[in-house]
Amino acid sequence: MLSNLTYEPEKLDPRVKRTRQMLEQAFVSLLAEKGFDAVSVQDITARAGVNRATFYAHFEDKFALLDYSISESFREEIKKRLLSSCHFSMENLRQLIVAVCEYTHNLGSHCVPAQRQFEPLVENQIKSQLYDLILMWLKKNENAHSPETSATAASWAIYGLAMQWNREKKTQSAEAFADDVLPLIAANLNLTQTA
Amino acid sequence: MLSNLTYEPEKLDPRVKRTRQMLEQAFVSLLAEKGFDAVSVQDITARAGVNRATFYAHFEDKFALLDYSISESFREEIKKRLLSSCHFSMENLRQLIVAVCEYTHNLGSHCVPAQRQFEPLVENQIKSQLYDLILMWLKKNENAHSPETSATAASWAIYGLAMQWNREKKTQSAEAFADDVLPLIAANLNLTQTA
DNA sequence: GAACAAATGTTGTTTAGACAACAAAGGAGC
DNA sequence: GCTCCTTTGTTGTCTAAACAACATTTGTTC
Repeated sequence: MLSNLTYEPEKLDPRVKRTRQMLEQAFVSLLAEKGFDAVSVQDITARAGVNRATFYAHFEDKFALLDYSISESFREEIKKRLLSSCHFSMENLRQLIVAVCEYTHNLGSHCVPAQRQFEPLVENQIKSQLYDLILMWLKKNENAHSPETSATAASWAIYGLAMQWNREKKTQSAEAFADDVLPLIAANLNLTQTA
Repeated sequence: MLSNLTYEPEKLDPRVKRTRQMLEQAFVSLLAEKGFDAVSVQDITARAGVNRATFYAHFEDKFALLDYSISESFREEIKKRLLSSCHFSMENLRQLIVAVCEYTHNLGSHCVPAQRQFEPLVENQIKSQLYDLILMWLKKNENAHSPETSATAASWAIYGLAMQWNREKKTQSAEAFADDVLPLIAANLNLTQTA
């Protein structure tokens, strides 16, 4: 699994950050109003107050922006829950599982109507971010034999479990579910808690 | 009275508009938190997410930004009330009077604590904008002998009346007050209603 | 008053965004 | 089919903003 996401601070030109944020905001609001097919690049740039040429400097097309938006919104979901994502702890792992459950749950209900077609995108983004984060944790401990293998397994497992929880949703809360499966995931990682 | 304000659409570089807006927003929020003397240019630029050098490209110092903020907030107050400010009507004149009353009233109550020292700034900005707007109205009608003279008189009169209303505030609403003094101001202008 | 820190202005260089203009690719209606 | 119109990408030029570096001022502490 390729990692196109970095978890460093990524301090980049404020203008770039601003432009992407404005494009993303404009996009999601238009998405809610008209649906993906009906929004044009011109709509987006007009609402964002950004030149159309600038759009293409950042994104290939509106699909790329959709991908970026998914990525950012899930990243936000994680940031909300993990106090400090930069190191491993059982609580962080637990919250990570909850984050995936809640995020996918909210997607299904209120966020995007007719988003069935985008589920593969969402799945890839989530697993990719899980992989990056977990790999970073593993690399800070030296007791893992093959961090990449463990990270892949864990990211797939977490996503799969979250999907299962979504299907049989009413039985328990995301937190309770996370408590149940936490030992299973933790065993894969073979990590000693440092904090 | 010099006119440093134009009432044309003023379509200028979106980046400039954005930057000034961000600086203004950052400034007013800091103003509410700390008060004018306690906020530094660095504070403002930091919160706005703008480089400090960029600040000086737009404003002489924080006093100039204060002046600009006053100007913009009053401009906003006008825009809220006048349906189309570009031509004269009795209703527009009435709403203009109301705007001055309400704006100065709100300044006194909730907006800026310890703003007594800035009242001359506010007065100048308001009169200047009134002058510009009224002068534009007068110039579109040809029946005014000396538009500049009339505009000066009217702008001073309106501001003075608004001050009086503020002092004896409880007696009547701004709207009722505007109705009372409207004929007085209108007489100065000598305008025939076109709309 | 010396010493230090923080805020202020200013400058030169680099980068991102605005803008206009263009060719080209759909789409709708006739 | 054809026309008309909108959207899409792309390009080159110009302007605004970012950034670092600097000297200067202000203010505080000892």
